[in-house]
Amino acid sequence: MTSSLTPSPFSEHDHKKCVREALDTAEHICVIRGVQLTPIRHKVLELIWESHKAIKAYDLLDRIKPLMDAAKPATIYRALDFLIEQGLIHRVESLNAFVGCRCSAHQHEQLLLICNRCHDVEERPATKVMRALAQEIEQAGFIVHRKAIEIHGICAKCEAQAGNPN
Amino acid sequence: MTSSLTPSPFSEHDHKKCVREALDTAEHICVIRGVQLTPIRHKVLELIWESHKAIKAYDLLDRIKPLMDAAKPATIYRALDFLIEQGLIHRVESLNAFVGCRCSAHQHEQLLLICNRCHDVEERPATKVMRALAQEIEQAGFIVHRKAIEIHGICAKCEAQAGNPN
DNA sequence: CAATCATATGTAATATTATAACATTCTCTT
DNA sequence: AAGAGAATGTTATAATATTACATATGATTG
Ligand SMILES: [Zn+2]
Ligand SMILES: [Zn+2]
Ligand SMILES: [Zn+2]
Ligand SMILES: [Zn+2]
Repeated sequence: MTSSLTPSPFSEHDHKKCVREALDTAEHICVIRGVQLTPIRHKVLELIWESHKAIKAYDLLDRIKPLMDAAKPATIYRALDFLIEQGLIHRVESLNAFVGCRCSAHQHEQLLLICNRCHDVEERPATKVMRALAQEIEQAGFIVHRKAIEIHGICAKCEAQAGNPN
Repeated sequence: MTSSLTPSPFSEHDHKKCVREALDTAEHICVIRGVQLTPIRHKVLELIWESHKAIKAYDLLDRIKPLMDAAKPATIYRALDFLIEQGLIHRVESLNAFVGCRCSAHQHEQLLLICNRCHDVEERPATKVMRALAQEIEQAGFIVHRKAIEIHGICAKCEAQAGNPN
């Protein structure tokens, strides 16, 4: 019954490649834009990319403290502000947490699928949804600044495991 | 008074009617469901409905304290939990704030248009968006528990005022 | 070079948002 | 009247986020 479903991209993959690509892209983007991906900002981005889960600001702080004794909340929040501004990460509003952006390069709108079991966050372009949304918003005479589309539930991988636990 | 042309549904309307209807509906729903819309919960709902803006928990607390000296954060958060559970209000994730639900009766999915200028929150059924979204999510093999679709920007009313200031 | 400016970071304090834990009271049923 | 479950009172604390001011750093320029 579920054989035709698109599998979650995170089920089995070379995550080191994710990280490498994300950091390479980030470095490239920052050079192009003439903004500084400083060591702190780079490290925070790297920590965020350790997984596809959304990570909380104070968890980042805990992770960075051993490396940077001076780190304080402001250290983290400033880095996060920068990374968000540059579109390198997303803030997950419904979790007060942060996740790497997989498509910083192409700047499209994002829909986030957030798994309540494994906590991975999958970002999807969802062009049809975005089109319908644009139409709806247009109809309302509303001018968009920012969209947050966050869907909570159970991802395909976790559902498969639940139905077929190894 | 109420004479200029403004398209937003909240621009000119009998807000007392909004409140009356919301409270009536809430009372009715709670009776039907056999749950208790206690005085505290009722008051919190009433305060939330004072406007179409999203209101913060601690602002509610400030507003309710003169009436209930014993009120503490837990007082408010418990009432909010109840109201959300019953679908009588929405939590606006991107604001950490709460807004009355205009359609508690029919339980459909909601899209929130949040004006950054006047701070009113407009709830729209957006059935086309929801249909496209359901399709997208189905394709991803994802099982939905909860959706948060929050669009920030400038509402039609504020845009009209900006283009045509008195 | 010195002066200036913009950017980034250090540091301390505090503000804001939310929950935990346990006691007490209320309401309904028996 | 007793007991159970729901709701509230009360205190404390956790978790999230911002402000303000000081310092450093590098680029620009008079
Ligand atoms: Zn990966
Ligand atoms: Zn999962
Ligand atoms: Zn109204
Ligand atoms: Zn507005």
